[in-house]
Amino acid sequence: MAPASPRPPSPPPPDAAPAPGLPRRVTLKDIARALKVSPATVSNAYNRPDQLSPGLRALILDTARTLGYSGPDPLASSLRRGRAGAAGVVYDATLSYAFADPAASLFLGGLARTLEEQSLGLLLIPSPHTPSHPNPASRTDLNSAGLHRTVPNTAATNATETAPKIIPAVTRVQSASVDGFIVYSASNGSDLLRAVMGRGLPVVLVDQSPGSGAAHIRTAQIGIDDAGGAREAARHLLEHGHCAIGVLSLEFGPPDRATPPIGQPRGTVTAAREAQMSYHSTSERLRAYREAALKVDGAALHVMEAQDNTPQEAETLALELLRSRPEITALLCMSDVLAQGALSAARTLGLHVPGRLSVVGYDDVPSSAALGLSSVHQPTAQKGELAGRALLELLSGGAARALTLPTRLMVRGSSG
Amino acid sequence: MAPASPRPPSPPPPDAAPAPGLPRRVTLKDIARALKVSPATVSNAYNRPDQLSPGLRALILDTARTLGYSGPDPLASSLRRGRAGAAGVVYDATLSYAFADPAASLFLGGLARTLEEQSLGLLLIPSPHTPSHPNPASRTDLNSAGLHRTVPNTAATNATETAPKIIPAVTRVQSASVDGFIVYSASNGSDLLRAVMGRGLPVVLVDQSPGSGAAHIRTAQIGIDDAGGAREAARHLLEHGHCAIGVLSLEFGPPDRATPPIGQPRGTVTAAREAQMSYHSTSERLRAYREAALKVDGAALHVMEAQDNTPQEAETLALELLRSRPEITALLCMSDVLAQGALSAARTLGLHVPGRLSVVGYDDVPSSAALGLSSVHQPTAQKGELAGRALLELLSGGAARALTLPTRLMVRGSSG
DNA sequence: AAAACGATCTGAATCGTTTCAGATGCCCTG
DNA sequence: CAGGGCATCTGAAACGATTCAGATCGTTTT
Repeated sequence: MAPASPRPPSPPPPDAAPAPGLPRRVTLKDIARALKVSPATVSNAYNRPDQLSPGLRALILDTARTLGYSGPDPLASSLRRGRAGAAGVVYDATLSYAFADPAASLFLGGLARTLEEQSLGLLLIPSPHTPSHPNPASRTDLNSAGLHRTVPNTAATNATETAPKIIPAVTRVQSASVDGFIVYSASNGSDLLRAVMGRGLPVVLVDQSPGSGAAHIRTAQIGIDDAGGAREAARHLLEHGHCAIGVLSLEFGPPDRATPPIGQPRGTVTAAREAQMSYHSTSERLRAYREAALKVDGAALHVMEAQDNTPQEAETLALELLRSRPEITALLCMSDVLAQGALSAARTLGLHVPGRLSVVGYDDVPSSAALGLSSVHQPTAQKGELAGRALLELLSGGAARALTLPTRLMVRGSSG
Repeated sequence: MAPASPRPPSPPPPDAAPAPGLPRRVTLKDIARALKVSPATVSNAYNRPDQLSPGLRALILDTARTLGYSGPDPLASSLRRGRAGAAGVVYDATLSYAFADPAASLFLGGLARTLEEQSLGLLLIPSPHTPSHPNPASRTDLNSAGLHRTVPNTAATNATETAPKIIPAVTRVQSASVDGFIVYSASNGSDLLRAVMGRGLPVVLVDQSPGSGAAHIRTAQIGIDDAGGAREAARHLLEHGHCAIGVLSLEFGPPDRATPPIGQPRGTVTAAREAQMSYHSTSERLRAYREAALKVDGAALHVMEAQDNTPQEAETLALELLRSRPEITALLCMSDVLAQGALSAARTLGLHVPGRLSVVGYDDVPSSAALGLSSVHQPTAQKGELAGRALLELLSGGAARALTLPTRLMVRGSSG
């Protein structure tokens, strides 16, 4: 046995009660002391079973249980090891929508499955659509070089202030204990993206414009052939003779508080608004829709921008669009969620699908097959897996790289 | 200005290069040294702007940026503060399904929204359905008192071993840097649940049997009126004259590797299997279905257990069931996801809904309204919010408590 | 029997912050 | 002008673990 011959401890060790009041947390050191053993040994009992005798190890583990010690504190361990054991997942969207979108769920599923292999956790950092610029609750220090760090205005810095306690996503990015980030479709040049880059950790950019990375950051990119799929969808409709086509677009960029089109119906797209386009996928898809339409004489696109990726929003917009432009015979939707809303609108208006109205979605989420919705398929779950894999590679010193996954149109009953 | 009169540093400070090779990480101490200021002051610059002069603060922040310091390390900060800044969310299900289920997504959305208020992150800890008992990849030390800690078998402990690198959920629970846990429907008495309790952190149990908490743990419970909703659904069908009713049940418990019913069609429920019932919601709902049926003369229930909560699984089971028991005129499904599969099966068999077959789901996820699916509504998102709220309360010293949310049947076109 | 060895165990440094109880000046009151 | 009060800043002790270079001591090897 060990030199000092550690004996089993008395079960509930009073142990020279230091402070009678507080039941101080049990630490590794405590159980080392109880056993008159070095902390190193206790640590080894947990992390390197081969470094000590089985007997002593059993004794240590037993004692730990007796004293109510549930193993090394993950935080301390992470700090010492220099490894947080988690990846931050950043959404540039309200979480309600993030979770409500089946495509996002699929992506996350794939991602989690991969990261899990290396015992990496997923730390979700969704972003409620906080305005990019003004923020009453905290101040973003934008000195010369750009965004630095958001610091809560604790006290006297700003006199008149009783702001709501909304903690901006930027702050959460800055204070996330993670080894790297996965950014899922952030608007280009957003503060959020800057904050992520600012952390200096490896980053995987998903569905983002190529070249959004910063120079000194280890970055990988995963995307899909947005334009290809969109083109296929548009051509499909055009080839079937549709000339007046409505487009239900995803958001162009962060909400425009400066010049909201007043008097106009919701979702109307103005040139000013279009100039704010900052989501890569949206931009690509819209461009492809238009290019396809341009090749057909007399074809016209009528674009509306959905603020939210929800069926409700889509239904509202579709109703508006179909009523004001009765000549429209087909709808191109940038997501299946939107397409679903479009189908509801058709039902409401009594328009037969696909007889009177064709509808094509995007993403091809599983439920779309059941609904008979034509849609552009993208390998969403696989995208998640690859994003995870990419992060793992970056973390283990791998080189940056970019991947583009294929898309293809699935023609079903909702179009013709 | 400060006594030592700190001056702006030379931008890229060579600073007595200690080791030429490694670009050591910049720490708070570094920037303190560069400015000849106490580390405390630098820390204050970030955390307590009111504790130093605006001038010095600006100088510090500037220097930090120049040196490439992106703010205090969250890990170290968490350790020192004794607050991890995240809540662990434990699923007792494969993540693919977890994310694929819209109900789970809704729940998570609500949860995240609430936790976000206090700047708490969500650390996802899904559990691939690892067998509860044998696990080749690691060893669970089950000495006298029950589960202790899973320790990787690093070396010589066990000779013949080249196990796949699957890290069990139990380990991930034990090494998660969190302030508390939310357990979303874990099977009663599972290792996972034990591991969570073992951490000694506050826990919110969702959809779990009352009394699953441990004595010394701060625990809250959130659930729904599972039985009430199920009863309503069953009665609804019975009142419409349905006598032979099929039931598509969620899983009873962890997969049974010991005595899988051989030769029987998949999903068949044996007494042995039924004895393994360990999911609270499933148990309650099934019980309520049966009690309702018992009150009607001649009513018969035909139960099948879905291994996975997926439309595919449900479709398979429903086809099997409807073919072997043509007398069945209605299906009670324990989730909308299952109900959706049932609808597909009906379509495949050419059975008109609701003319020839009635279908009732459970959960009432948003898309069910669109599908015209009758379903038992539960306030899923709210459940998430309340779970979050409960955890926040526990964290701030609040008392344990239990909440049960109401359910109610939404009758739509799929039943009659 | 000396030397080399392997198995066990230990001491002390370190990870990067935060915090608390002061020091230090400075201005203002009485 | 002494003393109180305020605004700033600092030193040093935690926080809870991991790790690495030994120390120690029976066992083999030569």
